Amino acid sequence: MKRDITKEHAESCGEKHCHGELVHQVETQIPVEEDMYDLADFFKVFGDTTRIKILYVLRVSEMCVCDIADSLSMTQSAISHQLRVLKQMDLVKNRREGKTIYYSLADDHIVGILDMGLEHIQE
Amino acid sequence: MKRDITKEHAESCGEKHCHGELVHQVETQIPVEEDMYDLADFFKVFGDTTRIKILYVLRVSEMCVCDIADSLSMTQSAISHQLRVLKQMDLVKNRREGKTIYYSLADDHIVGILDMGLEHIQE
DNA sequence: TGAACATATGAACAGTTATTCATATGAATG
DNA sequence: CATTCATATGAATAACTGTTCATATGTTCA
Repeated sequence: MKRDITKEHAESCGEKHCHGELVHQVETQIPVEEDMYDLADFFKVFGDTTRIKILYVLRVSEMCVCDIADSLSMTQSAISHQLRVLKQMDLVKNRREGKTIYYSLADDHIVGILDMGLEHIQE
Repeated sequence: MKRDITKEHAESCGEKHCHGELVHQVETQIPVEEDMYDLADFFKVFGDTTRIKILYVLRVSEMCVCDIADSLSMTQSAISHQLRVLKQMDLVKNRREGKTIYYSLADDHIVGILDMGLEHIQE
């Protein structure tokens, strides 16, 4: 059972140091709830090693599922599941050529995001 | 039980369409395993709504734990746990002032990452 | 020093997620 | 049209993650 949310200002800390105006200011300055939710979902996709690897592999070249699996020494099924996630988020696209389906990055912009992350890490 | 990984080239698809050279090329062009692992960990931190909210809240102003909790109508404990994660990843820093501990963004650069994500979403 | 306050932390629980296994779909080819 | 090949998918399982609750730490002030 959730506590009465509207009372939390008074509960969690006295008015001695809590800055009511500041808290109110926040409400008007942060993105809308839904955007932040979507944003978390967006980053969640990058939060898995397998998906990161797939994206870097696809940076080298367009590639079929089987080649990706080989490159990463992983199961075709595991790769396929993750490609679906990447596709849903519009990070990769695919095209069919006979039996084979080739995947590629949806956008060069994607690699930019990855590399920016790398920069931050390597500081 | 894992299958013999070294055999996977031969197993998963015949040599008819699989591009052995390409797969080899990938091995030399993608970042080292450890970097990709760290990268996933980095993005994982952004992959949670609560942490995203905290970061945006802190963009408005330096703030104590209790104010953050109030702003987001969440438990002090929940916020504290997430602040620890953010701190471990060097996304926030803190300073003590008496009983109160003020948190702030470790780096303006952080907001850049968030906003870039927002852009991608709002396309 | 003891009471009040702000924050941190550990254990437990619930919800989520990635992989595996088995199997289905869908296309080419003899 | 039956077989083979490439990929997709559903269910099950194991591991991980976020919140809660209870409590600990550490600071101030009377």
